[in-house]
Amino acid sequence: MPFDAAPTATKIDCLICPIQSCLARRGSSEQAAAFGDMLAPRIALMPGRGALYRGGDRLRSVYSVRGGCIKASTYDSDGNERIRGFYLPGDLIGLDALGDGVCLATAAAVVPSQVCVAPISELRQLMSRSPEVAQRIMEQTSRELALALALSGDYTAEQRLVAFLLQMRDRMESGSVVRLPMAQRDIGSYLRLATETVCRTLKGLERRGWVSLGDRSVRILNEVKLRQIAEPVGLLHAQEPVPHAA
Amino acid sequence: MPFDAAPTATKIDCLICPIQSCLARRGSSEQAAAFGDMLAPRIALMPGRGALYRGGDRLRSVYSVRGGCIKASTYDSDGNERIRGFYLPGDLIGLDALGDGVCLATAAAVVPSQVCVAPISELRQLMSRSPEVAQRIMEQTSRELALALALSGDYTAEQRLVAFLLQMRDRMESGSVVRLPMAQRDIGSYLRLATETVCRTLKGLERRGWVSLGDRSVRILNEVKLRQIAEPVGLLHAQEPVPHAA
DNA sequence: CGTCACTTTGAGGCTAGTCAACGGCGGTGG
DNA sequence: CCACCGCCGTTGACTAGCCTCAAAGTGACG
Repeated sequence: MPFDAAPTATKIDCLICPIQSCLARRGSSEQAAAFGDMLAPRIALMPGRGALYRGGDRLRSVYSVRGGCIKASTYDSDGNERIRGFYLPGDLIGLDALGDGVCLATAAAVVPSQVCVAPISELRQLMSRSPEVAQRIMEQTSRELALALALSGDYTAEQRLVAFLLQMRDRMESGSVVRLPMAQRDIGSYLRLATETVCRTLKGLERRGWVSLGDRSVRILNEVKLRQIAEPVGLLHAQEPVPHAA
Repeated sequence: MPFDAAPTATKIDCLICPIQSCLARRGSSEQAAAFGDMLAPRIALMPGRGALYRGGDRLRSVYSVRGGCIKASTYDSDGNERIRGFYLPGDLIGLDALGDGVCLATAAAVVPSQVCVAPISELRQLMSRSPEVAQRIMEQTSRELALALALSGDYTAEQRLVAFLLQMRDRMESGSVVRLPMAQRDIGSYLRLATETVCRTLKGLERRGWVSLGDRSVRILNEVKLRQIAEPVGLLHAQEPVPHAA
């Protein structure tokens, strides 16, 4: 199967790709680029066709999303899916296995997607050599933590959904139109909302003129208002406002 | 102010204490014990008397709880407290600063408490020397992560409260009577419940005979039933039950 | 003995979940 | 080609769980 350009036309700077580390080692850039491109162990994933890996698997690699959208899920004792995160081009998946090698979640495609493979051993070397790579990984890890923390608060459906929209907008640098590749059911699973609530809340935002809805996309019309709604979700003020006493 | 024995009579094995590392270095155990005890930089904390540290502070030490109970909180933009965790004797606080040195939460006493100081530099050395200490820190970190993950699910008030009770019971090895040093308001803040809901839910458990309530303590009468209620909260099944296709 | 924080109980309301039904769309197979 | 099916999005009606507000009881402590 040929690997065409990613569906999203955005340029992906794939810092972690083994190709890049090959490039770094070989020095000659253009030759290596062509060479690396041929060697690149990419994987194509189709939604509903099985997972990239499953929770509990021992991973020897992490993956870099090249195109599409990957979801990470866990399952409760009744088999209900709970989506833990969405990964877009440029994101790394499988980082939860960096500790003991065992991943927590199951990773599967939301839309037709491609990922690049990055052996953990190689990644560790790369991290120790390149502060840029280490930095990138730290950033993503801390972003995931912040997201989980924000999600754990008791916010209204509207607050969670708007925060999600704005966050997706920031991650894909995509002007005012946010493409949401996943189904509303998936958004609900991630945000702990019923799909009907996701739909109704979106419609409510549209009715009030903050956004306009398209086919799996949302155009942001009143960003100020949206930021205002989502503001309590994003930031954590860790300081106690008034110290009780000395 | 004298440092009496911790209110809880349980023996605290304080692996992380600087005293211990002194002991390890000096060798002579009983002499060092007395000596270390005098040098021990312990801190007494009273509830409502200010925090051990505040969110955003740059910490040069972490702390080991010796007696009492410490809460870690963040505050939203309106100044409302949100408790992120409770720490009991033997637990470490301030581990969130191990990364970049800056802590996320504010730590304050729930009841009169004592903590020991462990300079981060010394702790790092200790971790690299002693796999026991490193192990202990990993354990606590991963437990905190698991708790945060469990809390982020959408469970009923009863499920969250029962899970909290059982978890407190397991952390203090205290037979069937669980002492809850914190106010119901604090429990509610931690579990995202109104204090009225905490009270009513506890009363409901008592009415059905699963527990009996005392003064800031809960006697567990029907553990089987309670475990049954809390079961969905605890475990994450990461495997997809039925693979869609090959 | 008064104050204050905490707990308890009741009444009412709101958010979001559940259940049900329908239209649109894409794929599949006759 | 069209009929059928399943998934997705949409909408309405109803319900349940929990929050809010209010008020009263309890215990600790100065």
